[in-house]
Amino acid sequence: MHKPNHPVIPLTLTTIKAACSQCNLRELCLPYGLSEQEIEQVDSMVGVRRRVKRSQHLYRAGEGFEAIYAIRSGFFKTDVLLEDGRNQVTGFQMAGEILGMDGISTETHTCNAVALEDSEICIIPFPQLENLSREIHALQHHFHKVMSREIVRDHGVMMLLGTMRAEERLAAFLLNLSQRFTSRGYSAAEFHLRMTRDEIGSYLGLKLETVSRAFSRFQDEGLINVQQKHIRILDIAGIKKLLSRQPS
Amino acid sequence: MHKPNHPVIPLTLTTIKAACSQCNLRELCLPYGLSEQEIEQVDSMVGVRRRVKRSQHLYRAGEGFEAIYAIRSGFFKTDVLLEDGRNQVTGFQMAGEILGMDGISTETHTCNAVALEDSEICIIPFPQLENLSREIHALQHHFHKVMSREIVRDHGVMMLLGTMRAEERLAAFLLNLSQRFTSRGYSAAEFHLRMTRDEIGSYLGLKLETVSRAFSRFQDEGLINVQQKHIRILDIAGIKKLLSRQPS
DNA sequence: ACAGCCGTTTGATCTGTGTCAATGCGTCAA
DNA sequence: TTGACGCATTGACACAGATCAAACGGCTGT
Repeated sequence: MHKPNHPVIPLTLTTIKAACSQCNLRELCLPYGLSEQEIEQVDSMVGVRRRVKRSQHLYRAGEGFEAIYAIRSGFFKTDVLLEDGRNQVTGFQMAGEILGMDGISTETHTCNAVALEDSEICIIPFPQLENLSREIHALQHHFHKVMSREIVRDHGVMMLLGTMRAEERLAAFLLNLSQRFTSRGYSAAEFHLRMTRDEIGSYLGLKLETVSRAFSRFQDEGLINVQQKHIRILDIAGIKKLLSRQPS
Repeated sequence: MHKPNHPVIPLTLTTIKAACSQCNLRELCLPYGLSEQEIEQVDSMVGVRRRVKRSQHLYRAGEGFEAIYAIRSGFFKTDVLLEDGRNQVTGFQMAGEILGMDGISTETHTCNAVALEDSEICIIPFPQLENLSREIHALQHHFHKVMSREIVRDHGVMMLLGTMRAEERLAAFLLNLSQRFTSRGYSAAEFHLRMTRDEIGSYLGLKLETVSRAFSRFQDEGLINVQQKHIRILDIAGIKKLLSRQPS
């Protein structure tokens, strides 16, 4: 394994040269909509890739902010911790999504990013991103869109946590995952959950037992098939119906 | 009242020339940290101010996105609506804060912004903001910080909605308001709520009756004094203690 | 292949918050 | 002043989801 000597990166992690121009995620990721030539400029900004093994932290709350990260492959969660030990999973991120934007405002990360499976990320040093987006309008604009999308996503989670009942939350969660897997070319109906029931519960504002019971009920009703972490969606319309209903 | 003919602005609304250089909020607002000369450039970008009367919309979900807005004076709420009628207040905004960033990602606003009292906002056309932030590094960087701060704030709300009990949520809400009033030079201990119990409840993921009961209990315990919308904080340390406790 | 352990499922009970309903208070208009 | 309306308070009761507890099942590493 090749281990170049880069200041920011622990030596225990493998790093390789990134190349957006050869990345099949580029239409999903930061260089969306750029010309070939512009993408090459981005290539030179995105210094290296880095492997992050399952359960390792990409960054921790309190660490200084230096870069944002694009997920090349794998699966992450982000969470926030309160002094008293309570924690809240704020999101699950997959290939092509951007991590670390929470750190821009105070120059310090405010949440933890943990790999839920062996993953690979591209490091985008933030000062260089700002420099380059002064040159490339499309990059500037797309980065703004990415941040705004994160805000809109957060509003969706607030809606979920603020107004929905347990089964609706889980339905929304499954539909969201399914949709994101679809747009990455994976099956919409069958996937493997990378997170535990406890992590799903934290994200959805529920206890793990409630998540488990809701899964069981969905299975009893023929909506899905659950085998531990393996999910097969049998009746996507039925799940959508759960969401549009008006119980509370 | 002066009524210039501006395409975007309803004629019923008064508009006046904005001037960041003469605005005492500029250290709180978008032009934070800019030189006098740079602020003048921002002045020329911020076309006009606009008055928004109580209960009027600044923008609605579904409307095209053209500009972000800085609150010059007044008080707003933002909320999201689901098809089935449920709605979630996603935030309350006061002077110096920025509205409208939800619209960047899809070029369409995804939430509603409503004035909770007669307010005045500065219109910042987004294409011009992007142009100018390519010239003024400090503006570019500060705008990124503002967006990031919004993401971090949203994470805080998720934590609140996901892990806290009713009284903790209300305590966090009061402390947050108090702190924001303080940094605007108002009293930390005494203020007027611009929103109804129902709106507070929507924001906190509670029913209005629960909000009302929590207020009453706080009053019984000598933490605050509530007179309808008028709040006086008597024991800020006691309120903070509610938050650090570990009940759930 | 095996043991050990972590994560999951399921059941029984408890409780915080929602729901429904009635009353009260303040403001505004006539 | 009076009435009316919108918002807030308070009480009684119901219920969704939390909590506590026990048993199960399938990875993971040796």
